[in-house]
Amino acid sequence: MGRSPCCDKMGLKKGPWTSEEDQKLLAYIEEHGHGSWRSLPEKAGLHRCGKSCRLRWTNYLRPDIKRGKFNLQEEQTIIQLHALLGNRWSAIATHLPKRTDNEIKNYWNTHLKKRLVKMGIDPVTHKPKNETPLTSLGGISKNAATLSHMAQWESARLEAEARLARESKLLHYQTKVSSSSSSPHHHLNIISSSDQQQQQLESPTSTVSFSEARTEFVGSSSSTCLNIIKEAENDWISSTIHEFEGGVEEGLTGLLLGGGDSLGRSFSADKNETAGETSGGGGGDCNDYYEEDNKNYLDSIFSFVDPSPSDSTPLF
DNA sequence: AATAACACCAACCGCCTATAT
DNA sequence: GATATAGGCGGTTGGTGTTAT
Repeated sequence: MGRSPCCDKMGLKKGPWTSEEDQKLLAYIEEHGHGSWRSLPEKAGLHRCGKSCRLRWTNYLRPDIKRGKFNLQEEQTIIQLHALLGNRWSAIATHLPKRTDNEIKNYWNTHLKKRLVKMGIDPVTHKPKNETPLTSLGGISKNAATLSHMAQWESARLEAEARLARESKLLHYQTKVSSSSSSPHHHLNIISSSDQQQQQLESPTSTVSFSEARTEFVGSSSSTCLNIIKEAENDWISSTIHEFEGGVEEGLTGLLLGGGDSLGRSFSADKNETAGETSGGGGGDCNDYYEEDNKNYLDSIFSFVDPSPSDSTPLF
């Protein structure tokens, strides 16, 4: 089955957009809104398919898009969210205002992924690779394996804690709903309008899916419940990131900023916007450096999964 | 100066989900 | 309930600019 491509009509233009096309699209949307993307091209006088117009708008022409280099904060957030969410770019984009999922995806693939690989970190699992030159040097391989193991336990624990937090939060929202049940529309309006507005501001695309919580609401499901879940979900991610950032400041940040060469350059360049573009392999085959990287990376992950200083068996 | 190799990123493609009919 | 359609998402590609040889 499947769908036929939306651009299968003959004569529709493909490839890079000209400034004239951009102007047409911008002018039309500014005046009429995009409405149905399917019918937009014809109305706007464009020989493009609707899909292409939508992409051009969401990834390039929207006025609230921030372009250019990612700053340190954004890079950290991407790495942290990727560790949490995987390749769910639209969900990640939700937490990076003014950045598009496409841009984040590209940045991850061209910059961040490579950095992690260089550090001996698997960019998919965010765990140290087993037999990298780094660990096989004999320096920290044993430690890394132990740490990796502990990280798995810690992340499992984190997940459980997060679930509890979410559940209690959902309960809280549920109470809110029932307490305002005399005027359900009022509550619905508050949540849906503000939430939608925020989503529109933050990202044109979807939010994180939250299957566990969602299934709990199946049966009593309503748009109110879904909005509540979305809100709780976003809160949870935001607070998780916040905790991560607290712990990461000395770990990952220290690593990225202080570590020297390829990593540090990019970040300091971002801060000062003076240095040239990073040049990939720039000079750093220093094994000590990578070992230190790896340790710091793990450090940061542990800081994330176990941010509270009080509750702790020391990890090292 | 020529050109090969690499890096970057805009745009496309195919699949999935939600919604309408 | 089945089918068609639109919108959205993530993976991938291809053009272009930059750097290295």
